[in-house]
Amino acid sequence: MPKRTRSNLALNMDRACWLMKSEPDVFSIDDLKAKKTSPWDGVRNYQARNFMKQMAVGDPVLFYHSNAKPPGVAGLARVCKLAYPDHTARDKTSPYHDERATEEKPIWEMVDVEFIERFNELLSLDTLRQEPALKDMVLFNRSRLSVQPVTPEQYRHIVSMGAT
DNA sequence: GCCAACGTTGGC
DNA sequence: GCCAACGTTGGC
Repeated sequence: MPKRTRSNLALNMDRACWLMKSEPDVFSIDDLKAKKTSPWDGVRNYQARNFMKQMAVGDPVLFYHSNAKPPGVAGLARVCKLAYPDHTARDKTSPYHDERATEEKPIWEMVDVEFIERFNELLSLDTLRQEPALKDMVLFNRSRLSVQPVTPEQYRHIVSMGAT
């Protein structure tokens, strides 16, 4: 186990990194900036949920705008609360309602994320595709997965591309 | 708005 | 447990 020093924390040397998708019409990086932190509710896919359950507080997150023109990474966030039950599953008025969810078995979980920064320019999917260093990103191979792991190398590469 | 990819459901 | 039908995601 590598030690978590101040310097390697800053570089995310030993942290799991993630990419999380949101439709900007529903919840954008600007919405997160305004709220500072937000629950990441509405994930209704088991694999995506399982990745959220693996997240630690402080893990870096690429905030991705899906179903956008163009789609791409819009900025950075970090996990600020461990996975806990997504109460919207039990809310009959919510678009994310799931009648199978109970208090004992909530089925769906979410983490909270905290705003870090908004890129001046969105890094479009097309731009990311042109980067040889990013060719193995899950984003390109498992295009429907809304919460996915990113390697620290991929994360740092994207941060450097988005640096202002 | 279309549709490919792919995850989920349910009959058998 | 298979797999056809169906629903959803998300790029285009």
